[in-house]
Amino acid sequence: MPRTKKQNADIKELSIEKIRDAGLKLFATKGLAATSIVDISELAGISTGLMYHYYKSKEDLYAELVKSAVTSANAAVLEVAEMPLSPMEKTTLLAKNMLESIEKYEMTAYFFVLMPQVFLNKLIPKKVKPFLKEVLLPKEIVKKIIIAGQQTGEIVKGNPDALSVFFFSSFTGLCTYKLMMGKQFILPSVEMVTAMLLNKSYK
Amino acid sequence: MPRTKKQNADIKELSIEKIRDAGLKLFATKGLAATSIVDISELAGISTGLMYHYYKSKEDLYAELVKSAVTSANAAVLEVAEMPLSPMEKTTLLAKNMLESIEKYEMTAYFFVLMPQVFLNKLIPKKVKPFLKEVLLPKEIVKKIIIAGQQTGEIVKGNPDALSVFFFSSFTGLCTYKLMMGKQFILPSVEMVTAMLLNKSYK
Amino acid sequence: MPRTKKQNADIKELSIEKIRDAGLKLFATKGLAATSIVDISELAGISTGLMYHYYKSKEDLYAELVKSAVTSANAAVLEVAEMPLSPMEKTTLLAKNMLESIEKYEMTAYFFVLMPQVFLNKLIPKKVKPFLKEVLLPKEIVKKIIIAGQQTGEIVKGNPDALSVFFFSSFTGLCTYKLMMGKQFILPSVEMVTAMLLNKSYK
Amino acid sequence: MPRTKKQNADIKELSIEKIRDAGLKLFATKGLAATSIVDISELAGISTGLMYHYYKSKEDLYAELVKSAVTSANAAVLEVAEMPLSPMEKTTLLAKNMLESIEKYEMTAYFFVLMPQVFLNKLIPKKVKPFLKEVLLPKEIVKKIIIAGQQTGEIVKGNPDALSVFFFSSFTGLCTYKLMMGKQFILPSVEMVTAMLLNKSYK
DNA sequence: AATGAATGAGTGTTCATTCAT
DNA sequence: TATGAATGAACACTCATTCAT
Repeated sequence: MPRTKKQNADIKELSIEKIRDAGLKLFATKGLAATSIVDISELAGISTGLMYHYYKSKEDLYAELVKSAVTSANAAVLEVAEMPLSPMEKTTLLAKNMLESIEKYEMTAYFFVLMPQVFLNKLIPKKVKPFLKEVLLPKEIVKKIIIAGQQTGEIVKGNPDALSVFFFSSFTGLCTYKLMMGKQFILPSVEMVTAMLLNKSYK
Repeated sequence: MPRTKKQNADIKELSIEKIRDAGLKLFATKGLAATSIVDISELAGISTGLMYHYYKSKEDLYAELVKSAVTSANAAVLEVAEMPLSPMEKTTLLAKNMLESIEKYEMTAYFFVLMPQVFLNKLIPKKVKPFLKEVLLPKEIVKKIIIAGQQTGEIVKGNPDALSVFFFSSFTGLCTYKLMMGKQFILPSVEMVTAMLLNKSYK
Repeated sequence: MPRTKKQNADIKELSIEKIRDAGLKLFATKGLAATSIVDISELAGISTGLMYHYYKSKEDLYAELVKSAVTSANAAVLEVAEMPLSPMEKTTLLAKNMLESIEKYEMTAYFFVLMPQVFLNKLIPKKVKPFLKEVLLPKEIVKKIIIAGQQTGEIVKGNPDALSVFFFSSFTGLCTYKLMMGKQFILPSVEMVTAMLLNKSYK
Repeated sequence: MPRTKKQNADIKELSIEKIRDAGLKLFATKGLAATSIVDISELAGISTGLMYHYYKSKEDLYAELVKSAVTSANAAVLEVAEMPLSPMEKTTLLAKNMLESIEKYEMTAYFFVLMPQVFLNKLIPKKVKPFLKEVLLPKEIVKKIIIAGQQTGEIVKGNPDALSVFFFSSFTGLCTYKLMMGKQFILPSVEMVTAMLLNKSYK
């Protein structure tokens, strides 16, 4: 008896998810070049041939994962930025959300580490290039929050670009160390990561 | 008549330095696997064969660069830690030195980015393994400074492990962004990077 | 639908046999170092990559072929040695079998020439080392037959070790010349090769 | 003070001899391909550059050694063949000389093993080809002695080509085993190696 | 949907040979 | 005469991708 349409769709869905999970883990930790198709298919528990039913190439899978990472990161930042909150509250909420995500979801650290690789790797697959600009979008959004906060006095003085980059880069560094240290890693508190931005003497 | 000993030594020295510089840049940005011997020899301006006069393998070169990175990073941190300064002064000096090094020497960012890779790459060349422990040494040293500072009140309260990791990881993140953004990158000030540790209301 | 298990096994079997045949011919005549993977795959009519599906390395294939050669040579000698025959009859049968095999099967000469190479090559692949001792096993078996024959008077007097080595080495030499001379080669008769051992004046 | 002509000539002579000795040992045991210039120059105790002062290439050295081997082997056989002796005496003397040489001079075994390689290696350096015919010359000379001996009854009946090839190939086999077994090797006696040819019932 | 045998271009590495001195 | 740094072509081996079933 052949499978029903529904069954096939479910199987397909499941296989794709297994491939994406395996790919993300391996790409983030080992990089595009050091991750082989065999690695991915073995971790996903499927054959190499099946990988090519769902993804045209290794770089295709890579591009899709990068796209996801960028898109969801941007959405998360935008969501907070558009809330009717003060700069200080936005900053704190953003930090809280990111730390929670890093703590709860294993994949978050992988996403954070994966993104800079896209830039560092000079031989970026063409499909990934359209996302290059978007990677720096959150930095721009936070920069606006910082400028607003500096005007109200909630946020420390200083070059807003430098502050924004430092704020984001510290999360990247954090995720790098999380992957590096495994269970030994201890996440900083919201206060710790926002201390660089918030003006202690405000009000 | 052959070249004199001195001449040969100089030629050798020069070639090795060219190889090391090229290797560090490429390994840090592209990773071990994505960096080919041809990449290195082209950037160094030598033949592929010459690499193998001085290094037994690609991984051997990688291991030596990692060793250098770890050793010099540790030395720099230890030097400051052993000075007769208060915890606050040590923290500030450390941050100042690191930011200056990142700004002045192109290679510093490469070193910082190279180190975590050693952990992320699961297939670590055996020769690199002895340095794994040492990578986390600076974190331990800074942890002691933090604990001392918390007792004097110079440094903010909170888990010293978390603070120390966050302090270091933020430099890693910074260097990652520096390599990523190139000339667009703006270095934060010493105040910005020490804000996470220093107790503003002290004295 | 994938190929059936049986189909895959058959395809695999065939490829392996083609690789083994090509490898044996080339290793025996040219040696391990002078035989390239391209040589083997071209003679076998397959791609270079396929070799590595079935053998981990060139030396792995070499080791397997040596193992086969040693094992089958030893089995052939042991079989005759254990028959309920007189020393003279054993000697004659052994010579007859070996000459027939050399004449009938092209591969026999290759096997004979391959075996000593294992010793001559100082850089013996580690996998081959376990077979080193076994290569001299036939010599020991024939030595026993010779000693028995000397007691009954069927076999000539003299150092049994020297006689045994000479008997075996003469086959190695013969096979070397067969490969060397090709169609010009004329095989000696059983009488010729046993003359060195059999006592003409017996009975 | 520069060296005198005589001194230079002596130095040259010595270097060439060291190269030839090293080359012969290595080529005979490891084969042309597996022997590297570095191997040879290290064993000879000179630099690789110096090798190229005396020999245009690795194959050149190989060719010269093969030429020497063939020439001296042929001379030795011819010398005996032209003596005023009976076929039986010639056979015995030849065997005696060869066994003595194998026993006394380490290089003899290397020469014997080197010669067939020239044939087996399909990619023979062009310079060696002229000697291919000469390698089989001794076989032809011995064939004539055998035919003469068969007419007088001193030598056993049978195809003279087969007998001659077997006689020579047995020495090749012997030398192969000598190199293989090292100190364990026991040389057969003159009687043993001539038994295959001499007619026991003669006279 | 699914497998894994097969391919061949690309990579790491070796080594004969050259050449400045 | 003598050295060894340097080159680059050739080789062992890997791996993304295809394809018969």
